[in-house]
Amino acid sequence: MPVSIVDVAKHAGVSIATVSRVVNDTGYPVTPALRQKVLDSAKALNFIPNRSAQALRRRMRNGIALIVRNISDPYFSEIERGVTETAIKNDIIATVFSSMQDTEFEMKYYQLILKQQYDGVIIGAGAYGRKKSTERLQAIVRELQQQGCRVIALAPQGFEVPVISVDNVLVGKRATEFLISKGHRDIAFLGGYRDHLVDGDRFSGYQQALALHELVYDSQKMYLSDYSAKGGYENCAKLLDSEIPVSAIYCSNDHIAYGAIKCVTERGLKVPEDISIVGTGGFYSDSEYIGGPGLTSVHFPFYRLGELAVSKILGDDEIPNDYREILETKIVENSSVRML
Amino acid sequence: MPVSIVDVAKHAGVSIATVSRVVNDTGYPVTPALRQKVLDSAKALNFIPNRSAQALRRRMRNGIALIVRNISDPYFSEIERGVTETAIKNDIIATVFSSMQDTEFEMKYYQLILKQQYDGVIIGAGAYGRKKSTERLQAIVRELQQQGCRVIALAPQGFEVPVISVDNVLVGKRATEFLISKGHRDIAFLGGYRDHLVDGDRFSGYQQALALHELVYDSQKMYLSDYSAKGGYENCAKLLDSEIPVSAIYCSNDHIAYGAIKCVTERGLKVPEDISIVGTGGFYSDSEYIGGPGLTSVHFPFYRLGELAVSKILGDDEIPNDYREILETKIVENSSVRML
DNA sequence: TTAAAAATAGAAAAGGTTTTCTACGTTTGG
DNA sequence: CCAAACGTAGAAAACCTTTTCTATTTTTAA
Repeated sequence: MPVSIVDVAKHAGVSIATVSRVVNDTGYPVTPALRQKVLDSAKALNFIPNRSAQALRRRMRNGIALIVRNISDPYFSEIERGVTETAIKNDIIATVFSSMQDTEFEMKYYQLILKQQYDGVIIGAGAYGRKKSTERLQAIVRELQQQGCRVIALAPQGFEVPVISVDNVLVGKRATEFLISKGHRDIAFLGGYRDHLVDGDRFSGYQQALALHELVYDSQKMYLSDYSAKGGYENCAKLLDSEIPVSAIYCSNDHIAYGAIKCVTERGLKVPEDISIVGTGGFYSDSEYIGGPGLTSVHFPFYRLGELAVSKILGDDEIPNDYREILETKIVENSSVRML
Repeated sequence: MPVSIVDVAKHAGVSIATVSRVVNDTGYPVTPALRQKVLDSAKALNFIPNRSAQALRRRMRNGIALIVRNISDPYFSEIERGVTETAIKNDIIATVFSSMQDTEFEMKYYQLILKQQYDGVIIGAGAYGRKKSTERLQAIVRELQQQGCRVIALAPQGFEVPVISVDNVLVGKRATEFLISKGHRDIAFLGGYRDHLVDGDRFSGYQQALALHELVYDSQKMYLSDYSAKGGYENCAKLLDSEIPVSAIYCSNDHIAYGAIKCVTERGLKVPEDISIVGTGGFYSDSEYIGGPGLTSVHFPFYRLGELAVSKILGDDEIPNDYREILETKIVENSSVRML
């Protein structure tokens, strides 16, 4: 049913080689007259070159795959924007896979991706990243690489793979030091998954900052959950219930921070008057227009991460497995922190 | 470089036809012994069938494309989840295109999509939907359909195209009637784009509800913006500044509602004690854990919309252009509305 | 004006599958 | 024991392009 290049060739009374040359304007030039005839025929027949045949002959691969933990999480959707928009600019298509934290789903994705023969695969921060899944992921990554597919992780994965990321230790450290600089000494930490590498890094940074300023780390001021506002809310409740004195909370993720704000507020306390809160990520661009005080947070260059990953994949140079590119983050002050 | 079916055939000492039959287990069966030999060879050589060649021979198309206005908007990310997950379940790949409200970008997408030869294209609510872009979109849709590509819109588009959606008039009507049933008589409307069809529908529903209960519609209680929390915030400010008495606000989108809550709260008023607010959409599953009161909102079956669209595209029956499937919405009560 | 060089277009191969068709060998029924 | 039916595997065609190679025509230079 679909019209092929031979239909066009017949219609225009030329060879298929000529048609190909005209529609791609490639190879040596075609006489203007013929050229026009071909163009007319193509238009008349509404010819669209068959993608698969093109891909086969040109030895093309299938673009870029991005794997994230949860497509609905603004944390990842900014990355996704960076990836898809940059891909499109290069006339390449990016496909997004969202694992929904479901390992079975994720494995199914990887099997599919292996079969799809992508130019590159971008492992969004946290797609895996938990220690126990590391070996499985590593095996898959090696297979992809063997296949000629470029892999880039947006967070350290616990094995050698090219990484474009931020320095999460520094993130935790700076956020905590920011609070310290505002006079806070009793600073709690509300984090995410226990075995999540990046979260561990932020926590290390938090501890380093405390140590650097001769504050003692108190494990009772540390609670972990699942990066959700609900988790932040509940852990903050536990923290406040414990009645351990706290004047500030560093949250390793903005969702957690929002949950904490809600919890604090509900108890009749105010942010930042009674408790200061710093988040991590800086998504919710509308932050200051959403209930509660605008959140002070360590902003990540999500879009840029995605953009860079694509450029790297599409670039000419090989990407060694020890490739590291670390982007800057910055604390954007809003109204959830006060000077003590 | 990549290992092909002929390599496997040679390695196993059989014909390529046999290899193909084994790896796909299709056609008549192959002797167990041979079969095993082929399987072993394929494994040993790490054979992965070339996607493009398969696609060419099998006359496959390239899966499903979903076009949304903004990938980072939770409104669309739930749809995206429904689409991509359902697609994967059917061993098909869905690709998401986010126009970022940029018409030029959007046109580039459509050109690309036209070339990609998808099985189906899903037009996410509002990808276009503005009146003035309608004809351009219509032309593209017709071209896609001619190409054998199935098109489904998740919102009315102003021309004949299969639609799976909700009844937006009913949405606006029910939300307003809900407020009326709580004793409110002075109800404002904060909406989105002026020329956005679905928003117009919700507004009609709002007006219908007023009329039905013999309340007069006052155009000074109606403000439009761009579906953002910021827009909601600013319009709510205008509304309150106007000092027109209002006890409740219906917002045609949850972002707007959050902005409105923020604005009300900042002025020392309380939601719902002083002003009740109803939103539309029901995204932000974490709503009740984010600052401000949990939002009462008309929940849309976003996931289901995406899921259904994919099923329909992958189904056997033809989809006539007057196909309509309208899903139910429901008001989920939270704590942003009080009984007057 | 003719030989050589350059420009242009067609023929055909190649890319890697799937699948039909054909051939061969084995079984079954008379 | 032979013919027919069946089961299995290989050969080859088909899917649609792109691109190399070849042939032809046109231009250039002598």
